Amino acid sequence: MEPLPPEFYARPVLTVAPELVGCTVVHGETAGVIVETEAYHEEEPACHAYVGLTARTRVIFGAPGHAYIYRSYGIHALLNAVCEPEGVGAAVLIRALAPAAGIELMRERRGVKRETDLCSGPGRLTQALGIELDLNGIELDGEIAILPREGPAPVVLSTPRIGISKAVELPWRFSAAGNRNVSRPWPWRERRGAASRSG
DNA sequence: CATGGGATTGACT
DNA sequence: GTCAATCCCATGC
Repeated sequence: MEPLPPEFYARPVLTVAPELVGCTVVHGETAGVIVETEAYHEEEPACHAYVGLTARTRVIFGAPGHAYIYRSYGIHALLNAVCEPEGVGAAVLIRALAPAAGIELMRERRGVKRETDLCSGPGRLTQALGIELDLNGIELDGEIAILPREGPAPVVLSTPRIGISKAVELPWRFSAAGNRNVSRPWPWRERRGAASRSG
C-alpha cells in the first residue's frame, strides 16, 4: 500500500481532516487506524500558525504531507499532518487511533493493558508509536507514513475541538462514529445532529 | 534575559 | 470533580 501523496494534503484542511479518519498511521513495527482528528488553520486563533511565520511554525507553513510534531504541556509529543499549499499555515492534529499492529510493543511503551488506553489521545498515540520531536518536519511517506483507507468510508461526526481556549465554537473535530478508541466520549444528548458523511 | 501559557495526561479527592 | 508535571517558544522589557 502506497502512502497518501502530497496532493491529498494540499487541499483545504477542512476537507482533509475528516478524510484522514479511517487511514492508517505507521511507525516502525506499530500502526493504528485514525479514529479522531482536528483541523487547525492560520486564520483562527487556536492554531499555532495564527502568530505568523516563526521558528516554531515554520513546518506548518511548509510543504503539505509533512509531519508537524511539537511538545505539549512540556510532556507530550503531538502529531499533525501539514495541509494546504506551501505558504499556507494549516494542519490536522491526529488525536486518536485504533491499534492495528505492534500492540504488545505499544503496551510496553504505554505501561497499560487495555487496548482502548493505548492510543486514545494525542499524547498517548505518539508514546505508543514511539514518535518523538526529532521527527518534526519529515515527510509522511517514510519513517512515519499514512496509508489510505482500505474499506468503505466510515461515518464521521463533526463536533467542537478539545482542550483549547480560543475559537472553541468551531466544529473542527472529526471522529469515527461509535469507535471506542476516541479520546473523549461525550454525552449522547450532545451527539444528536452532529453526524455527517465523509469520504 | 524573564515570564507565562499551553492542541494533555494520570493521580488523587 | 481538582491539580501538578515539565519544556518549548513567543513575547516583552
